[in-house]
Amino acid sequence: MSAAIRLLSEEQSGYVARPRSGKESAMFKPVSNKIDFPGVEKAMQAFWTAHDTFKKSLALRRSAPEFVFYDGPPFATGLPHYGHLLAGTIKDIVPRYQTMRGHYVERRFGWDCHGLPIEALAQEQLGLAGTGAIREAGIDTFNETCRSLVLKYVAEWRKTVTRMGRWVDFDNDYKTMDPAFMETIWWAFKQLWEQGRVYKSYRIMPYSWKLTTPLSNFEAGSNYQDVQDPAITVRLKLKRDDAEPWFALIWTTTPWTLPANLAVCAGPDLDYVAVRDAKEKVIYVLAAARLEAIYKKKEDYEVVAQFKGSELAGWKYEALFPYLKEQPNAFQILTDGFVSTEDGTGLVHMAPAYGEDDFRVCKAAGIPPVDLLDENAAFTARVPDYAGQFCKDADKALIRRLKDEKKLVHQSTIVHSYPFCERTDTPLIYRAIEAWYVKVENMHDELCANNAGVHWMPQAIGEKRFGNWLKEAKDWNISRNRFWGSCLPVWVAEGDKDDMLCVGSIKELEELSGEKVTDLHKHFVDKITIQRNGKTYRRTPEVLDCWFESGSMPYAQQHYPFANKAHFEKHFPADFIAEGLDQTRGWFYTLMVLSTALFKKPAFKNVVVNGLVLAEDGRKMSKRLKNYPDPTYMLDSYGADALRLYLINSPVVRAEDLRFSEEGVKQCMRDFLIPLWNAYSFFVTYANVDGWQPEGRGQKSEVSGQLDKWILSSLDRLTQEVTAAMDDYDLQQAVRPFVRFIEDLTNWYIRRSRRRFWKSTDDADKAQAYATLYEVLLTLSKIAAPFVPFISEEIYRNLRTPEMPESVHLCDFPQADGHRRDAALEAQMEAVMTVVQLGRAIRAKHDLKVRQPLAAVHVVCRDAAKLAQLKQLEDLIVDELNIKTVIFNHDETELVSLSAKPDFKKLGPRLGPKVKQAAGVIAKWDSAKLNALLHGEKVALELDGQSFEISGADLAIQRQPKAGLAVASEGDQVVALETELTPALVREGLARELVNRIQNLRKDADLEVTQRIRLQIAGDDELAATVNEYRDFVMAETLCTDLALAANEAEPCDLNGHSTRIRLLAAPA
RNA sequence: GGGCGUGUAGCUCAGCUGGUUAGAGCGCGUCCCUGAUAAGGACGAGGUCCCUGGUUCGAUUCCAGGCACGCCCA
Repeated sequence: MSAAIRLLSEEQSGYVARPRSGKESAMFKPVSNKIDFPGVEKAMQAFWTAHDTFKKSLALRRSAPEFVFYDGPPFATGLPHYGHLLAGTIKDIVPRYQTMRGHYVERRFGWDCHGLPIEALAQEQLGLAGTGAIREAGIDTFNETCRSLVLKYVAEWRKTVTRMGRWVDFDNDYKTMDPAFMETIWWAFKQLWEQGRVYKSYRIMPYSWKLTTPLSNFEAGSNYQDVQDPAITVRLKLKRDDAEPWFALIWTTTPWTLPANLAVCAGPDLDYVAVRDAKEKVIYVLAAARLEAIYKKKEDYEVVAQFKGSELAGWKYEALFPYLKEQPNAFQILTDGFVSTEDGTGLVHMAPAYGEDDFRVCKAAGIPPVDLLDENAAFTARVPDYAGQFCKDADKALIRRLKDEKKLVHQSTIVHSYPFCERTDTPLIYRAIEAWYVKVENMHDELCANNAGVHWMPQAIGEKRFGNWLKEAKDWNISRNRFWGSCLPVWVAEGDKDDMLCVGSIKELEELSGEKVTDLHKHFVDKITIQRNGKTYRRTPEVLDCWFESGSMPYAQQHYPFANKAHFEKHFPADFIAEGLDQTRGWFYTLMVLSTALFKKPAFKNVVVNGLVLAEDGRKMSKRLKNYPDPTYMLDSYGADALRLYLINSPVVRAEDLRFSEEGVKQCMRDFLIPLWNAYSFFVTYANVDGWQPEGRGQKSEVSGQLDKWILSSLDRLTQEVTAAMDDYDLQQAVRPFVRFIEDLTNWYIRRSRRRFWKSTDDADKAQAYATLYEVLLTLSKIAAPFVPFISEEIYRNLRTPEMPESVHLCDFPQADGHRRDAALEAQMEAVMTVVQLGRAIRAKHDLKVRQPLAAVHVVCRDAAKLAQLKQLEDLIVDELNIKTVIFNHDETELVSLSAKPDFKKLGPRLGPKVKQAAGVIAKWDSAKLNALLHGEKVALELDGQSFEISGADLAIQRQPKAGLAVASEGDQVVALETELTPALVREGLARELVNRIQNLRKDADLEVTQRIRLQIAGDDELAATVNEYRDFVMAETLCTDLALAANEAEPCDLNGHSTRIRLLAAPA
């Protein structure tokens, strides 16, 4: 067991470079290639806490240009799930990146404290079923319970958010229930009030007559019951001049709403008919699709006319009841798309006070709602015949009366599911409730103009989804008939509903009321009345939609304009926000509406929209179904870096759905974290062995080796790609290039350089390899820091020299100036990689393992320049393919046969429809002809009497390796191997096999890389001869000080068919 | 019902302004390599690019209509 290699022991958390046993010059903390990511992360977290690194990163940029970030406040009513972790990761990566790019990025955490989620929790805790129960228990008790519950999950959130590596200020957070925050809400409201944007209207809401209170839709949904209701068809006399009377047929399951009928609605595109009723001898109008439901037999009616619904518009009818005869615009047929023919008659009875569609359609036609019920849902004196009677109880009497007046056409009952009050089990009534609105419909142009200046990621959300929404934005209902929230700061005069006072600050309320104001919640401010000009003003009872508060956070978190005026103006709008797709109509919208109304500006310049995180089965994550792994488990098993990477490297950062999979997280570790760690561990291990130390800053020696230049060029490309993607807020594109780079680094640069690190006798070359890899890893840790803050910190902390910042997060992001980019070198290296890949493929096909040296490889390419480039890097090919010589040639004719087809992109436009015919001709051309073409000859192609001149550039050349040869090709590169084995080559192969076996034995014995060994080897004559011939080589490769050909008792092993015993003994150092 | 998005290998996803052999990783099979070992490489099998029409010499890509799923709204 290598004693030096233990990563996470307590005594090492101080990061003192400890010399390894006997190696006083060791510079870096020893690193194992075994790694426990969660363990490293916890150590880093402890380091950040101990050294206040987050605060330092802020202090460092204190006077730098600001990058403004707003945090969208979550409800602290449950534990964070993957959606929160995702949003949190995005909200961490961008500010970290911008900080490293030299900006000061303030990050305050925000909490959404008000609203139904909290109220629901409080109701549960207090055992209160509805608003009535809340009132009975006392709003003060209820609200104080809400207040205490808000903070219940704060600690848990803080723990998880911190564990994910997110740096955000929890101490200087903002809460929507802070008095300062709430006072700004009043200011904002009053701004809108003074702009004339606030108005009162009606909204159809579920109403519990037993509790005498409206409920939220949410509450109404919790108690559906199957009930039997009357279902009646009624005829309305149309005002026409025909000899026969015409009637419109309407259908309803709530007869008690008929006295409030003010209109009838038809579907404009539906087909309607007028039929003569055989029994009644009158004309009925109804939807054609409903004929069969109304009439059982064909002979019961006769169609006399047909209409489109749109033709019915404006037809007048006689009011069914006398109570509302004088209503303006009433008693006519309107049209609207909501009408269906699933039930009823296709003509919908409209009582605008009792139905959402009714209200909307009538409003558009200038018909105001008339509510005939009192607060107990009994008829008022406006309906003298039924005054005082509970509306539903009046159904029977109403039906009888309609029957008597010959207005009832059909009567039955229906069983349907109907919402009930969860507290009292009484049926709810949908009715018009007064509500407060903000006028948005006259702001469309401004909203769209402001949105046009916002950079959305992905773009389509801003243009389409959000843009369309803004174009058709409806007035915003901002009042809620609830308790725990910011209050509408409006006081209404008793007895004069139109005399209202809007209060815009605490001071204003104190002056108006003469009372000290300490808290702006309902249970405080409702007790405050205002006496003025002999009138008493009381606060309107509603609270504000909590979206009003989150939308106001840019100024409310600063208590603007009561404080921080200059600060706010400097921090508005935000440079960056991020939230989920579901916020399109939520936070994004309210931010935009309020900032447009108040400041004529958008509230944010850049926004990243993330999609939903679904369970692996494609369904929503469900605690009940347990169809996803617990976040804590994921963090404990794989760590935050892996989880962050997985979430970011997916389309979910572009508003698409992500099916969360544990395998995916593992994959991210394999593709990125493990190879990165291995590269780092490789470097540290050998640097310590060699006692290599980084030189001081600014003493970088000029790099001359091609391989070194190449990896540095690749590193520059990585920097450029990441920077470009991050500046575009495309996080997925920013992460993707890492995988390619890591692949290049580990599978090419390090593999090809390995011997330079541990066997090279050329000290300059070795030093250059160390310097290069050191710089690559150090720079890479900085580029990766925003994305994987833990592992990059661990790597950086070990590699840094004392004069460098103590944390990678205090560093500048690497410059993307590309001064070391060398595109030609990158292409050159790619060509070499292709040659090597082809060579390996040939070896595999001919069953020639790479350890078996071969005499020669032919590298053929007709492009002389490319061939010369390949020749420059001959050493790499020799080494990688284990070949004695490389023969470069530009004549491929002996190795491959050529065939061709048109380069459609070139010939398509020229030949048009004839390109297919040309393809047929070209396919028949042989190698000789194509060869001539490639040498610049031109051929005239006759097609339907037309002649086209074809050159080599117009063709796509395909190469077929000739049969019987060890040849492979890709593009214009052709590679051939000489596969004949000479006895000398076979012996060399055997020697390498022997070395390999010994290395494995070293490894099995857990020897340190520098441990010297002694060897006893026994085998046949051939093996003995090989050992003697390659003695020096074998000893050097395996750090052997004494190699004896001697019988021994080791387990025999097979080396290329030679049974061999190898005994390995540790030698003194 | 409306708006928007998504639909490509068993799975997760790339695929730029249209170009004829549609890619990667995982998984699967065969083989190889290994002092990078929670690895690595090569090769192979696996696709009606959701469907139907249209535009075009040519459509996974553009257009229209439909289907499925998701989000928001009604």
